[in-house]
Amino acid sequence: MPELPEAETIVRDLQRKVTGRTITGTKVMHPDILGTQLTPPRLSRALKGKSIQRVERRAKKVVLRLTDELVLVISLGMTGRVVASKAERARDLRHVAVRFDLDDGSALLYDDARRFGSIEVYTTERWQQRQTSLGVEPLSDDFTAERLVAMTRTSISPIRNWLLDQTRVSGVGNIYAAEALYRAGVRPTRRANTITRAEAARLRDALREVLIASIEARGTSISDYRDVDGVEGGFAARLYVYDRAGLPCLKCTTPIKRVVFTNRSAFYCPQCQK
DNA sequence: AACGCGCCCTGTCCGC
DNA sequence: TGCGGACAGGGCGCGT
Repeated sequence: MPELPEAETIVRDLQRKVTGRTITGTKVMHPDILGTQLTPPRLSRALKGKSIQRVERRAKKVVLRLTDELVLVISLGMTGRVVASKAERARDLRHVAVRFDLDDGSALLYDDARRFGSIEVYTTERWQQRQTSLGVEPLSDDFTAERLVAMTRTSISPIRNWLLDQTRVSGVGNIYAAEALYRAGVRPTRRANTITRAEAARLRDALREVLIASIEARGTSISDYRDVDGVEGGFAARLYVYDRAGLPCLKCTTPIKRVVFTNRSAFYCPQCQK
């Protein structure tokens, strides 16, 4: 579920709420969301007494920088939520997998119905190493049209699949791939290496615009996504194509198409996207 | 090497 | 009301 804007929304809230807090305890209800090698006692031992120095985002991941060069990385999978225990809506959480107790008496809850998410602990060095397999951040200055063109030349994959591959551009998922391709006027089925320079320039701009607009709206809540206070994001109302199969295109009224490939739905306007 | 598939797991919705 | 199937913001490991 959560893509870059949802992770970014969670991170910004956590920066305010938990920066400077110390982890006093960890309770694991569903050990299967821990990374391989990591067991509940190991997690507990690693985190106890560590303070949260900074909260960052990398791709779709929530990254907590702790004292002693430790990095706590939360991948949200499809249904992962990070919710403050104080949030009134915390009562709605029916699938809490891990609870992090903090020194102010509050707690952070990781809730995940499908348990596709994961929680991992790295040293700063190992996290640095791990990040090398994640592609360029689409909101960074490094993400230029030139670079996008160069990266797509060697790929015969449909551009939608290409965008979902986190090793080239990171943070884009199925919703924002669909929305950016709509805004850029490019069909999701187009082979990456057939994207023209002009299309790549539009796609680069569209990706940044849609990601920024969604961050401003605090993310997209189709069904599961909630912020740290348990509140839905507002961007679902601003989607042009995602989850709008059969509904009229908001620019030309042509019915939006849904096609399935690589086991995932893609949505597009057959009139506006070529 | 790059690509697509199957699978991980639970919940919801829709047709019968 | 129950039941089966399709589907869901992700990503890993595998075979080709």
